[in-house]
This record gives sequence, structure tokens and C-alpha cells, in this order.
Amino acid sequence: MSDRPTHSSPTPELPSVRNTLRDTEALYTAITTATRGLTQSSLPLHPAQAHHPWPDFLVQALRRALLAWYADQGRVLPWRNIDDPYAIWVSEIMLQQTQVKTVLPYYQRWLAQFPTVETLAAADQQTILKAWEGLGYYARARNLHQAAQRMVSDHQGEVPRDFATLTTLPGIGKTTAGGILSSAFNLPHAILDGNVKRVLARLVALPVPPAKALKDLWQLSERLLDPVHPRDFNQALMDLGATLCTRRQPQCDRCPWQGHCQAYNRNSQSELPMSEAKGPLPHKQIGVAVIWGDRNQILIDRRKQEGLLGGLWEFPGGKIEPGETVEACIGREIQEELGIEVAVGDRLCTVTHAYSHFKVTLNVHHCTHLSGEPQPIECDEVRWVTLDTLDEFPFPKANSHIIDALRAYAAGQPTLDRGESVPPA
DNA sequence: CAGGCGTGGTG
DNA sequence: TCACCAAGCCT
Repeated sequence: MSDRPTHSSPTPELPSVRNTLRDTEALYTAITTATRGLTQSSLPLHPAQAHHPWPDFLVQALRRALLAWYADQGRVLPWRNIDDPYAIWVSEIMLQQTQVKTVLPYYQRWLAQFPTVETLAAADQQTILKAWEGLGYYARARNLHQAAQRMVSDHQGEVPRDFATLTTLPGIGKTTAGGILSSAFNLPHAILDGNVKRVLARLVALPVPPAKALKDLWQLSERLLDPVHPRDFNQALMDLGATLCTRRQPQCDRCPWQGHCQAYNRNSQSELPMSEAKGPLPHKQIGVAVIWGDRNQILIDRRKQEGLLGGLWEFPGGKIEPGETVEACIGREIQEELGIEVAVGDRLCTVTHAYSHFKVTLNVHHCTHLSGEPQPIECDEVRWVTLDTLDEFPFPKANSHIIDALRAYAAGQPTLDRGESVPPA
């Protein structure tokens, strides 16, 4: 439970939410009151409230201070100081909602495997998803593939250099387009990623969650952008957010903008930016089948392109209905989705996993194929495979635990359990 | 336009 | 432990 101020709609039946709302109002009142009293360092509190524009001398001072800090303290990253718009584009996509440390090994492997737009466009999707396996948000990989094909067919195999064309490509929105254009071509396009939102929200002591002030934050990012050094300025702004102006324990004593930061001036940097109050994630119980066929083969299926984990392989199964046993669920789901009869046997393992918007418990059972030819009724493809060829298929993280348990089972070892199994109905 | 869409790190 | 968050985009 976070103690940070949050912004939420009134929910009368929940006292904690009422308190949260009161905190929000108190903070807003404190900030606006303090701002009215300020005569110096007169940054507008909130761009939309600011009838006066940010004066040039102030903007220039901010740019100079940030660029000087960046020249000295900026990070060294493999997608910087390179002349390869394709590689920069790949890095921008991988870095969406993903930390630098996580991206680094994927980025290096990706460029070795798909060194150019043409090689990426020509690859098949399964190969691409395998290279992306474990990175999450798999639509990014599917979109990267499609965009590469369009660059080849419509743009001479090159990354487009204008904002309008770039943003028509799948997976490239406003921030990614700005990142590519500024980083690859040093063109003056602003960005507004998580780092920049946090830095700017603190700079102006934004009294609402950034999501409620996107238009204003974009205007501010555009106003501050150095038109002469857009590449360095954007990178510097992100570095500031990633290394000093972090969400927790920001190092304000080392910040080049300390003297101009409204959050620091009020000592509210640890309270900002404000976050949206979100409820607990729903938890789903899933029955999963490891279906054994002839010659020690196992049945897996490829998920549909759209939606969760699109294009990845999995062990078939589905949601346990209220009052239903795991065994009954598995038998029903396999009949509905694959059109075959199985005998549901012993439990192999139980896996809990948290996605971005819900949690699951996978109740995995051994099954024996009885009759019928598997049909791809609610998936794109089904295939019998042996245990030692599972590596060739891209699987979601939750399924890798099942594979581990399967290998341990095949090796005659005791199985590993994670989470709680469903009580019998 | 709020919610769908992964995974690993963190306090 | 577990809720929250990290270089967002799409519908």
C-alpha cells in the first residue's frame, strides 16, 4: 500500500479512498497557496493555468544547465552516438515500458540476428517472437515486423524521417516518433515518456497525475526542447529522470534544475508525481493440460494474433468456472478448444503469475489423449512436439515454469510448486 | 478514452 | 509479501 498522494474518483463506500481524496485536495490547496506567495523563481505552476509564457531567459537557462550536466553525467548507451536509424528505432520500441538494464541483452542479440530493416522484414514471425521471448508486450515485436515490411515496400527500406509518416507505422506513437527523429536525425521533436513526465511534473509541482495533464506536459516538453540540440536535450531529459529524478529518493542535491524545481522548493519531490489510485488486480483460476499422445509427444497450441500473448505458444486450457473442478474444467476446455477427448490425470504443477492487469493461477494436469484429431478451433495452430523441441517455440513466461516442471518430471525428479491450487468444489 | 497489453525490480 | 512502477501504443 503506497502512502503517496493519489487522485481518484469519489467512492463513498470506501473510507480509504475518501482519505486519499482528502489528501489530494490538501496537497492541491497547499501548492496553490504556496505558489501565490512566490515572487521569485516564478515558473508557472501548471502550463494551462499560466497566462504568462515561460520567459526565454528562463528556458535558455534550463537548457544550458541540463546540457552541461548531460555532457558530464549522461549515460553511455549502445544506441547512442550511432548512425543507424534502424538500430535506434529498435531500441526505442524495446525501451517502451521496459528498463534499460532489461533491454540491453535483447538489443545486442536482436541486431546480431536482424542487422537491417531488410533482414527483419524477411524473417518469419515465429523467429521474431522467439528473439523477443521474455521481453513482454509482444505486440511490439509483431508491430516491429510489420513496420519493417512497410519500410521495405513503401520507404526504400529506410526509417522515414518525418513525423506524419513515422506515426502511421504500427507501434510508433508520438513519443517514439519524437525519440527516433531527435535521436537518429537530430530533428526538433519533443518527447513525453515516463522519465520526462516525472521530471516535468516535479519541475512545475503538477497538482494532478500526469495522465490528467498530458496536453500541458506536451506543451512544456515542446517549449523546453532545445531547437539547436534536440538530440542531446531529449536524451538528457530522460537521463535526468532515470538517474537523478527517480521516483523514489531523487538525488536533488545533484540536479541541474534544483534551483528551478517547484517540487524541490516545497520539499514535495517525494510526493510527486501524483499517481492514479488503482484497485487490486482480479485473480483468475486456469485449468491447463499437458496432453500426452503417441511416442511421448505433447500437444501445444499457438495463440491467436490479437490480444494477450498473441502469436505465442502455450499449453492448452481455460478458465475454471464457478463451482467447477480443475479436472472438469480441463476436460471441457480441451473438448471446446481442440475438439478432442482426454483423460485428466495427476497434477503436474501449479503456477501463479501476474500480468499487467490481472493475476492467474495455472493448475496444470497431465492428460492422456483418448480420441479425435486436434483442431485449431480457438487458436491459430496446434502441434504435437517432443520435450526436447520445446525450445524452438516462443512461450510466455508463465509457461516456462510448466516446461521446467515437465523436464523435472521427465527426469524423474519431484515437481516444483508455486501458488495455491484450487480447492475441490 | 480508459483499459488491454508482460515482465522484472523494488521498498 | 505484494502493490507499484518502468524510454507507450492501440482501440
